[in-house]
Amino acid sequence: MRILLVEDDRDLGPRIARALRDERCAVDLVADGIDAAHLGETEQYDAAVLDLGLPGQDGIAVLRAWRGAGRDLPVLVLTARDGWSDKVAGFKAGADDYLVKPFRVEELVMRLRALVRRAAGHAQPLLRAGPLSFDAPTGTFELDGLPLKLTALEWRVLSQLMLRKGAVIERLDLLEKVYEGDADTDSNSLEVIVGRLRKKIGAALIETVRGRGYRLVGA
Amino acid sequence: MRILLVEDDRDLGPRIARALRDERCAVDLVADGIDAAHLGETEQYDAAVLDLGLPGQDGIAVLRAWRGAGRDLPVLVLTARDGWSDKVAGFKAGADDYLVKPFRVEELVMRLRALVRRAAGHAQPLLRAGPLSFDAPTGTFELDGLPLKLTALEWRVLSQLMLRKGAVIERLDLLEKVYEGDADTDSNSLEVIVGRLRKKIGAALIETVRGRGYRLVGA
DNA sequence: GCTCCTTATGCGTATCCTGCTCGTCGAGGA
DNA sequence: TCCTCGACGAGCAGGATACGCATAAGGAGC
Repeated sequence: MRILLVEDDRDLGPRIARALRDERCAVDLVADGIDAAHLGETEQYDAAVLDLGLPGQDGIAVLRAWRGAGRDLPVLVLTARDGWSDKVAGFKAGADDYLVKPFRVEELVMRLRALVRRAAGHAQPLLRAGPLSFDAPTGTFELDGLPLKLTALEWRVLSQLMLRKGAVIERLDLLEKVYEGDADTDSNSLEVIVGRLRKKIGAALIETVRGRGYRLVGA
Repeated sequence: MRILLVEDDRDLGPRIARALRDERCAVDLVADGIDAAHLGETEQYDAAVLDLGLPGQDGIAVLRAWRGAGRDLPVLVLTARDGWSDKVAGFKAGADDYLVKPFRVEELVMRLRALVRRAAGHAQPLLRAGPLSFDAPTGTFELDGLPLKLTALEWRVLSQLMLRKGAVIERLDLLEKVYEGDADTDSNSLEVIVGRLRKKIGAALIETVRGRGYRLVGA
């Protein structure tokens, strides 16, 4: 899961980033509105967390820029002010959710997960694929009912596949979402991770689509 | 827009209903958990607003019942309690958003709008052409209802044709799209691919337009 | 120390292109 | 209308290639 975090507070930004990374997310943290607008338009993210009070460019303007460019990634907006007009402006510009500071980081994570789950077209908090189940709110996998222990990268790959079960996920998409920004295309690390995943959950579950990517077989 | 509103407060319920109707929503207001579970499972709504403190049946149980029945309508949960565990339980049961009483009705309306907007973005129809169907989100083809196995280049060609079904796709356009820029014009590789495709899906489906390109016959 | 991630190598195979011949289409003229 | 000729596309098969997998070794981080 790759998240774009736009937060200029030098204390809060890294704190959120750490919490998200603890939840196995790949996080790109930017403090500037210009960078945020650019990254959001060009890179592939599963969701964005956007602070409204930014230097350089207003958060709302950033959001408008994304939407204007046709980006429909889920956006969770943060604000220090509790102002009503702020919320109105945020939603009008296309925000999906809203959180007022101060907040519990756990709540942010939960809301983010709910957003991503919904954006993937799933309402069910529990996703299944054969013997595999994925609890979206907590982000835990189970295999045949037993907790499945995965490393961070394994988790990112498998959750991507799970969120779009049955769909072909392109190699490049996977690389972009799994690695933070710097995806190295000529490296076989993705194959190695997939290989280890297959060893853990059974080779049949992850299907290779030669020349394109991988697919989690539905069931 | 049709909304299911589950709220037992005799004052708040009608107030929310009125506000939603002012926004041109069709609102069904129920005060009882049993009715709520039943309506949510049988009727078609664009979204639901669900109060957690209900007589008869717990709100969480209602939500679980909907999700258990495969209902994936967006659900916004209301609660009087500000307890953290409440939120966790709500999200775990499959809620999409959460609002703590007291709140401004306008905020409820806006959050609901955001939910519906995002949920609506996923209705993408299946593309069909004769016995062939293409599911764009998952990127998979089916022939007579059976999954069709294609190589990377075959897939690119066929999806190009499918996305502009009925139109003539020029050779050069196809070459550009299939070979991403470095297309070799004096080579018959495209013909070879088309030939293999015809062998897989039936020769009649892809029509040759001499001197220009190919056309996927519509149906 | 351990776990985890990356890189490097070799190998088997699906996939793709080349180069060829043959069939077919269509324009132009009688 | 019919015929002829040139150009375009189809089909085939061989070999080259790139793709993905397994495995092991090297390092980084906790």
